[in-house]
Amino acid sequence: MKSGQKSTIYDIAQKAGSSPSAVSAALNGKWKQRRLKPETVERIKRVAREEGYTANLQARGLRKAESGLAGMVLPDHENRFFAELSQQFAREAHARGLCPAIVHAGRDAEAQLTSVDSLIAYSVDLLVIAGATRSPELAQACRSANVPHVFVDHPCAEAPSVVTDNTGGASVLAKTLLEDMPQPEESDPATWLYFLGGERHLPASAERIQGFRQQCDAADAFFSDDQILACGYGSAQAEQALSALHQRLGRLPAGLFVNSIDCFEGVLSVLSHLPETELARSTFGCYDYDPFAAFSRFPLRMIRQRADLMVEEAFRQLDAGTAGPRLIQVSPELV
Amino acid sequence: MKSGQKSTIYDIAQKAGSSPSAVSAALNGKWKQRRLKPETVERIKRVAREEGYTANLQARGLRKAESGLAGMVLPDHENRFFAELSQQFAREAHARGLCPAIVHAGRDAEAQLTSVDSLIAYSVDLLVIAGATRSPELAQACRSANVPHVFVDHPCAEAPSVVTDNTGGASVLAKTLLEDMPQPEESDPATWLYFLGGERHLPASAERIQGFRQQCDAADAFFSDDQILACGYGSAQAEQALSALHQRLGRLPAGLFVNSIDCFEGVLSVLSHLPETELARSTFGCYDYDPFAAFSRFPLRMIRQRADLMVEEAFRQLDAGTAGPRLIQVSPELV
DNA sequence: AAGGCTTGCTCAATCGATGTAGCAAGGCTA
DNA sequence: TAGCCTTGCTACATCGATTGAGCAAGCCTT
Repeated sequence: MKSGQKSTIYDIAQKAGSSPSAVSAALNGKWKQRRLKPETVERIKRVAREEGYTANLQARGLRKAESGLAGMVLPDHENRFFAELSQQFAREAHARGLCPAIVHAGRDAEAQLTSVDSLIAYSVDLLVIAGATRSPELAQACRSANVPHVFVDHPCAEAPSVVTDNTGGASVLAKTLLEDMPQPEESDPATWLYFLGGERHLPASAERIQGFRQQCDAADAFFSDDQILACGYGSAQAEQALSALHQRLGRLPAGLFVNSIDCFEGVLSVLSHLPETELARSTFGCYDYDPFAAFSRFPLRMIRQRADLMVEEAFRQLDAGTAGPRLIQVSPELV
Repeated sequence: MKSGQKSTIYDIAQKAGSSPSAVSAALNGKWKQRRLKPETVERIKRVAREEGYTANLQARGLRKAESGLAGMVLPDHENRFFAELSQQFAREAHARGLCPAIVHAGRDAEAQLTSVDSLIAYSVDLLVIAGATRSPELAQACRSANVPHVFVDHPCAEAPSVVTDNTGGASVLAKTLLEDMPQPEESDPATWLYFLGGERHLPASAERIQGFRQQCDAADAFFSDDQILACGYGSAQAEQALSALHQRLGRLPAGLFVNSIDCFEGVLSVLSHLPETELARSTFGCYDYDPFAAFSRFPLRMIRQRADLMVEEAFRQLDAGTAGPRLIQVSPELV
């Protein structure tokens, strides 16, 4: 509350007529062990309050080799799922008395590594890494710095990881769509169920394609690899791919499984040019959730990833001190 | 890269056969001023690389009385606008070589103060505070710790603030809606334009109401205070308020100005129960933006706040060292 | 050959909080 | 009255990086 700079324990000690160690002990509740008189403690606390003292956490962190910071690395903030992850992360961090430091590092492997290094350099007490592009290096960095860490969304083969049950979720969605649409016929590609978006070689997409495939096979609805349109995650790419399909089929396909909310945006821009009647003949599903997509002009099944449960589970791993590889799957819900 | 703990400049110094000061100077590009031989610098750098050395930023921060951290306080992460703010904040922080630490503190004044104090205790080099509930205390805390700070979204009377031009944005939206709908008649409340959501006493709402009011007055379309339904920011409240209005009028009003995306969610759940024909008779606008809302079943005007420009402007203030009160308005765009 | 300048480095204090070791004063026992 | 314990506190080293001060060796000048 005074004039210029923040006060330190030395200032407090002087004004309270005692020593820095006494101040430290008094303010950290360690005064019983240090055998300070209750009156002394009271005096110190009063002075500290008057001076508006707050501990310099960098100094404390340096001394104790920890920081009180909980680090999280995210690819971006604009995606709803990641936003929910960070929200929940902040909640859990607070619950443990840690200050959440959330860094969005994009999807570039180098940038992610830089961010992780940077957080480690601040001696974060734990690290949650979401959507890692190249996880082994990141895990290595954490391990050599002795920082407890968990991967979320994209797993790491060498560390505890919490991921959505992609195969299961895709299965459920595909099954629902197949039930809602007429039985596909091999002879007419327009009656098939299509998978749109993502990239075959990325783990998440691969798993979803697997789940999709399983259900199609089970329903005798898989006829050709053409049903998988892994055009990437961008909305523009999805738009283009769907346009091309629409052109080729001469109509919309009977069923469409869209692999992400971004892709769904591309899908919507195609659909917005089409008449109501054409939409009515098709069934749509999206592997991702957005409350407004729920209000679209046609019925839409969505898979919602449980960011809340995933982060909870991640902290459970951290609390338990799990260090080796461990894969935990969290089931998403169908909306 | 070695076995156990992180290496320090002392370790590097020893292995390179020099002193800690030399290591520090070499690795920080200060070797010219400190007159180290280029070869020595090379040797030190090589050893540092081999050992996988990274500076302990807490120690550096303690010594230099700064941290390399850029702090941001947000009410939450799930709102699209705040997500964009944080995204842009992270970008700007990186561009300045700072590590973004984003803390979501909710809308509770106490929690926000705690978060600000905590960030200050880490010696953040700057602080951007978004959606402050009680700004004076927060500004006070920053000032007494000498931390450069800017308020965003909710202004502070004692510090530089960057806000959306709410009145202007609301004016534009209201004007557009009035142009798109038939001329309201005083005798028939169903032909009026209504304002839905927010709270009269909150600055942002008050300004938007003012802009709304201006345009209505200019178009001879303001007849009664009943046109302002400041029911709060929740989607459930908006849903209830709109239901009640629908009941009372016997139909949807001719025009509806929805004050936030959350409220709009509530509006959508009312609309989803109504037939297409009824929706077609009304004109809708929302003071907030969501890409999926853009694809709704009926035409919808939206105001998009320019989070990017706002954060840019905030950093411009920080760079300029503005300290006193200063209010900067950023115009939102009509979508 | 004494004095001064340059080059290339090292020493040691410092930032603020923590915690171990230990000191001084008083009380109690033998 | 010496020896020991308890109580209530202080001194000092420590964490790791930074930086002002300064030292030693070599060269140049006059």
